Amino acid sequence: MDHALLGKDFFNRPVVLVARELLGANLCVSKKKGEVVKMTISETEAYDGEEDLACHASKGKTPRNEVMYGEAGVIYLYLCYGMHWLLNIVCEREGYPSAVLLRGTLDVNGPGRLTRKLGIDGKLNRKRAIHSNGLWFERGNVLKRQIQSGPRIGVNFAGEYWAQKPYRFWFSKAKSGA
DNA sequence: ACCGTGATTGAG
DNA sequence: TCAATCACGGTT
Repeated sequence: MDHALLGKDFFNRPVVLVARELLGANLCVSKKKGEVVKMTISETEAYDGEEDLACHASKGKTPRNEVMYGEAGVIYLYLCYGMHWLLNIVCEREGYPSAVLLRGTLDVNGPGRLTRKLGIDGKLNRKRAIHSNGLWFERGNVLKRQIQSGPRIGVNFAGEYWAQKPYRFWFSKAKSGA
């Protein structure tokens, strides 16, 4: 039993809440020789159902986005612009398509760079985020940081309302003084 | 600012 | 069949 593991119960909640609460959690990846890399999540985005015009599910279920309709805590990986694997984690109840995009950690900025650095590609798509699959999430230390939110990146195609929704979350600087 | 790069998608 | 699109990143 791994008490620190973030499991289905954590992800089976409103996706915007999960996106915010993932800040400070650890993205854990098994490497060769049993080595484990743990990175503190610092930037996320929520994609919230078919009504969200920036969400891949905005036009209904397709072969690619079907995983978003499934069980919370499952990995959704897709190739963006022919080059970059983007890592998402499925949230909410089955049948409701949603996911959190991992955009950065304290060490790595950018969703494409993150997967590149960790050696993640489409092989983990549709797998559960658990230790035996080589990628999982653990509760992190509570950090003295402020969380900020704002519009998501690269979704201007979604129309003003959804493009402006403050569904992106990130750490600001550590609180100074006092 | 522009472009590489290729899966995905919806239209024809 | 096919062309537009695209949750990015690197370079000009």
